[in-house]
Amino acid sequence: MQHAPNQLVARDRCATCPIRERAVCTYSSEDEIARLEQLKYYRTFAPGQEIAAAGETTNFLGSVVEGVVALSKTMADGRRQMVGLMFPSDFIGRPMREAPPYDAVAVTQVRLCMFPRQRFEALLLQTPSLERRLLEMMLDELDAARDWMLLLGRKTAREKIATFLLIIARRVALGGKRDGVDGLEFELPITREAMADYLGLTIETVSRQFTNLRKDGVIVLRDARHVRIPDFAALLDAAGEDADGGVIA
Amino acid sequence: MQHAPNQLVARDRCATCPIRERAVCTYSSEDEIARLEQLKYYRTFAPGQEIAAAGETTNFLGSVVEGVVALSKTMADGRRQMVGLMFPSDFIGRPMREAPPYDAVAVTQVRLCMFPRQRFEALLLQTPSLERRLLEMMLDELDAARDWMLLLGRKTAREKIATFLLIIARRVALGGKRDGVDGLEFELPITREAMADYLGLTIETVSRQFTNLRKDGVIVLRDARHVRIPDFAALLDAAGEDADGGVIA
DNA sequence: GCTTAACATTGACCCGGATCAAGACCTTCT
DNA sequence: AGAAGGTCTTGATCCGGGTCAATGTTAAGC
Repeated sequence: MQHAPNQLVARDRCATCPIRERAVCTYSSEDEIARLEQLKYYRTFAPGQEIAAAGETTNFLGSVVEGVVALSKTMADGRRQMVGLMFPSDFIGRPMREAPPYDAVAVTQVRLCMFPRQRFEALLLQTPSLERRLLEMMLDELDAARDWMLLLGRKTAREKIATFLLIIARRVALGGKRDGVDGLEFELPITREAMADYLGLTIETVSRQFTNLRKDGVIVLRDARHVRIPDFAALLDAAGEDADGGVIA
Repeated sequence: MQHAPNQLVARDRCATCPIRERAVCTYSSEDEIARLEQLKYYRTFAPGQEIAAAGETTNFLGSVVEGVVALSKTMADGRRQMVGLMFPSDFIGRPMREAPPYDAVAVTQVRLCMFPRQRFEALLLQTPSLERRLLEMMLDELDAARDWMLLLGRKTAREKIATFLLIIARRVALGGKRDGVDGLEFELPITREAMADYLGLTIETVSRQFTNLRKDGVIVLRDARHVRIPDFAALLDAAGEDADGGVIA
């Protein structure tokens, strides 16, 4: 880190915040932002570091500014299922409840814009613009969770991998790092193990399906973490999506 | 039906509404209720009847008053996954979006308290108490969806069935129909096929696991639709839950 | 350079749940 | 009563993905 934790630098001001237009504060007015600015603080987490633990009182809520956070549930015998993958602007934490029902772990280097839980919840009650945006975001997450239920319950391993790649591809495209005309290339933010946890598979099956998709020409692997999509339609097809998905193409 | 659709009867008044204390209107004041009362209308649906279709503009939102509604997604080739099972007081519809991303179908005879979508959304913007309750309900649904992701991704067929029975048992217990000390008995609100869609299984596997649980004494079947739980702890165990779940026991 | 450890791939084999097929049970209709 | 159709159960077989095990790859540390 290049500066003391509480020292303000340019990127710490909400006005220049990279997620100002998409995070929970999107609809907040100038003076609402001012109030949030008093409350907020930043913290960074190293890859693998725990951000919050299931069932344990958590005294903050906040937004992902940089990096990727995994939410997951673990059964008594160790079986684990990831239930959310949070990217910049996503909101972390369970308002109106002391403890989250899942673990939150930093997958990459993560930077969080955090608020003390109780004070944020109090502010929420007085600030309809915050509440509205939060409702909107939770509705989107609920939709995403339901898409994921379809994937977990009904898709084949191959379709699961393809769908995952689609989601990452779209995230990347939104992030503006769009490549040349002839294909989208991006880095996978998570390990094979994390993918397996996310997709309800084992590491081995994940690996095998990567190999299959590569052999079939749906993806090109520069190395294990760098994927290129030469033909987006082929990926859509492999994912078992009705070819609605012009989101990028 | 015993009365004309728009004729007010006792059960149509919000004050005596069976879900007044749990639905989206829970936090609404007397005059907010009055406004809702002007907007609302009731409709009943027969088992199997479609309430809303994925991707099609839907001009209402509302609460389940009686009966059970299934939300599900279907892939192009017919594979189907249920993504929600809605009971009385649950909220149906996707605020802030024209069309829902899933189908909604009446599973039993259903009675809905409905609001015209646009007028409800307008009211929502002016009524923090509605918005707060809706946020709370969506957060709960998100938690439930994530529990379901764990089930779909990691549980065995036997655990899936046991978990489903647990959920129904808890719903029933909340509904107050608690039985004698030596066991809880209830009626399954949905067919084997709907269970299969919910649990990411086939009908045959559902049927076989019912048989297994019966042979193991975890459940007693009066007939295919009536289940008795002689030993709640055994069911908890079969569901693979950490024995937290004192919710009933 | 070598060692170590995390991450990833590949192969051999197995098993849980899907598929295919038959039949039982229960309403409702004629 | 008999027929018809929906629902559920059971059996035989198959296969996708899990499990177990070995090997390859990469980067960090000494």
